[in-house]
Amino acid sequence: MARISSTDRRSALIEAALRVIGRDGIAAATTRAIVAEADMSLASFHYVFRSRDEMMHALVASLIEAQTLATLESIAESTNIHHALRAGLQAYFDVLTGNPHQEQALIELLMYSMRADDLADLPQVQYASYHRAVAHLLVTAAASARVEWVRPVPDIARTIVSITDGVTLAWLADRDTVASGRVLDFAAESIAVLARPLDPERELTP
Amino acid sequence: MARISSTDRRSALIEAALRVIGRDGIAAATTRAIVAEADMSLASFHYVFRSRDEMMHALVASLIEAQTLATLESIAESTNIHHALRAGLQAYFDVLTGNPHQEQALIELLMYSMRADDLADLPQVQYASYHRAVAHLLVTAAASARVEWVRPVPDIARTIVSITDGVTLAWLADRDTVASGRVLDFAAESIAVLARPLDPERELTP
DNA sequence: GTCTATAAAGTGATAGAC
DNA sequence: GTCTATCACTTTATAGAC
Repeated sequence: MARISSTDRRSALIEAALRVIGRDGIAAATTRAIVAEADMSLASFHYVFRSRDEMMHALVASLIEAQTLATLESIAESTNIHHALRAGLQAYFDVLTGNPHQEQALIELLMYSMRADDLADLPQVQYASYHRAVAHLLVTAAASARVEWVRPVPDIARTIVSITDGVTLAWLADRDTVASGRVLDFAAESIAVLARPLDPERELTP
Repeated sequence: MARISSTDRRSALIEAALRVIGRDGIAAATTRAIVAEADMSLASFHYVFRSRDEMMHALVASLIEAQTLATLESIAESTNIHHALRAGLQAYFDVLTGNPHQEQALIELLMYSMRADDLADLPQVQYASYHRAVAHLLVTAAASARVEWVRPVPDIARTIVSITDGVTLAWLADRDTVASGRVLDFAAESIAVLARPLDPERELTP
């Protein structure tokens, strides 16, 4: 086998592990399954990772860093805050329905992190990152639509993250896309109510 | 050891398994860990369960049956629909914060069921049960408060389940009780807007 | 650096004594 | 029925040849 740099091997193994977890679940992500997915020998695994736990730690850490929530970016484009919210939620939902295994893997890894002693603080970091990213999108969207939020932005951001998480769990369970869409409809409407126009006269000319 | 009936052993092992999963996670719920928790021998396990998978199946099935969502019962008592909703959500949240391990175990078992071939239909059954239970509570609460819902009750029920699930995941991650409470505040307010008084004059005398 | 081979521990499941 | 002892297998991790 060709010589591969240690860092390349690390990322190749992490990506392989994520694929295995997405396909077969975290319980099936044994070192053997991961090296088979990455087409490496078992010894190569332990050449770059001291243990399976160390690899899982690196996997969770890399996911947090990669989480840019780019799927919600479309929220910032519209001049109508309700439409912007609905479009942003739909963009996330499309990613979920298009790649359910990945979202399932993220939830399994989240639950795994909560159990692992040396990863116990990562869920908190992860959610702080989610909340911050959504809060930033809310501020951007409000500026585009020329509105202001009548509730603290962090509270609205947490609400949005909670709704997307809840919709995700329910959809993964019953795959009812239509019903999930109606929940997102209601969420967008309810949150749009929290936006007050900056130019009062605009309110009268919809 | 005294002779224990087969059915007693079954329930004792299922309860022990739930405790182990709550305490140490589903990955730690080996047959040995479970029989140790139940203070039985390994052979006793296989005397009442053909396999570990069969026990997990029985565990998930018993949880679905036991899920009466009794925690939300307080929703039905108030004559003010907003207060009733907020109290019901708080009742669920109190159960979560008082026993986080159990909710964590339920989510892990949900994700486990999604992966297991012969359990793949259980998540759908489980969520149908959740939605039906909450829908029933919504009807009861509306009758008590003398209001009617201006949206289909199943849609509102699914929204409530999604919100509680999302709040659960976020709270398990960062344990921010105050912020989670504000999400529940907003949820109760938003859903209360969907209730229209049956006696119009009552609206004018709050 | 990368491999094969194997060690050491843990797993689900079973046989057979009582 | 219940137990101890053990099988057959899988897992993580490592040793040592190349």
